Amino acid sequence: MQRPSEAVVDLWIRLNCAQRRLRANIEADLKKAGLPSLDWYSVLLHLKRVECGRLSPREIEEGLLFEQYNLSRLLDRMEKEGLVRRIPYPGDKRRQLIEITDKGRGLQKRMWLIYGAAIDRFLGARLDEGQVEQLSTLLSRL
Amino acid sequence: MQRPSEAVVDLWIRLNCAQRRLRANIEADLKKAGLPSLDWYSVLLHLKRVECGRLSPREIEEGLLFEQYNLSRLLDRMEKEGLVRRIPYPGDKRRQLIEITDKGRGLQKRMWLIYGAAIDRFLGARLDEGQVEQLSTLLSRL
DNA sequence: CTCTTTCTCATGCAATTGCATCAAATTTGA
DNA sequence: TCAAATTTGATGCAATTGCATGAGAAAGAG
Repeated sequence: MQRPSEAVVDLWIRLNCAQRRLRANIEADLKKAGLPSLDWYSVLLHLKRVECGRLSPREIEEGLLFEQYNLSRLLDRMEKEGLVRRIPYPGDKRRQLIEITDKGRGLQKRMWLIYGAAIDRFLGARLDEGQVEQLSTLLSRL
Repeated sequence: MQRPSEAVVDLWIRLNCAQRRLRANIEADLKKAGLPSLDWYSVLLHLKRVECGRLSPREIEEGLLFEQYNLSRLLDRMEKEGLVRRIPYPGDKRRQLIEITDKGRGLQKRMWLIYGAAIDRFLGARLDEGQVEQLSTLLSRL
């Protein structure tokens, strides 16, 4: 097998750690504010970002790296809360489109207040502009 | 609230994405080889790295960012497989020590073959030495 | 001392995830 | 054209996780 160098292993540990820590921070803040989890936010934002506010489940899966069965059930819960709506896909009865509702847009905005602050506290406050750029570029190679 | 810049948000997305992708890759490889998950590996490695092969659950939790209740049950499963052993903590009957067994050490070694290869494929092969160093340094600020 | 608080770990129960598989619709290919 | 293969999404069931809480032991306060 290919043996990764000590430095590479160390990098993986740091990458893992940084991501988990930040994620845990964000989740804790959201929960404290009585808001749903980051997964819900990701879906809402992903939908909001496209002009028509609609995407197929498959597109969401791929964009967010979710499993098909998990997304299917997450959408069940979100639909039950009135945050998204399932609509038939014209011309293909297997497929569907997920559309964000006004209530979904509102929740996204409220969550962003907490979420954005957490990101800024963890990343923005610890890195200067150049470092953010540099880190971002390096990560984009992965 | 503190509004994070576009660049900072972008960085967070990349960080998240990179970590999730690599993790998913590793997990898939391990599963394909019929081996347990990364969490099991992390515990085994953490124990193996200390000279005596023993740590308290609390130390493992903090080192690996696990929840107390999750670790407690993960250790149940690992103990049932004979990979670790719970031993009483001298002088404090609340506490305990988790000790890695020979079988645990063996599994760690076998998992490393798969795990190490995946890390190298994803990180080592895509970054040169300087980039690994640079990325590692930047992440250590988080 | 002894009562309260804190610390360490476990556990019942509900929610979520993973796995395998299904059903329906479409596409492919002979 | 029609059976086989593929694509899309849903779901039953088992495993895992999250949450709240418990039990037992030690530490602290008076």
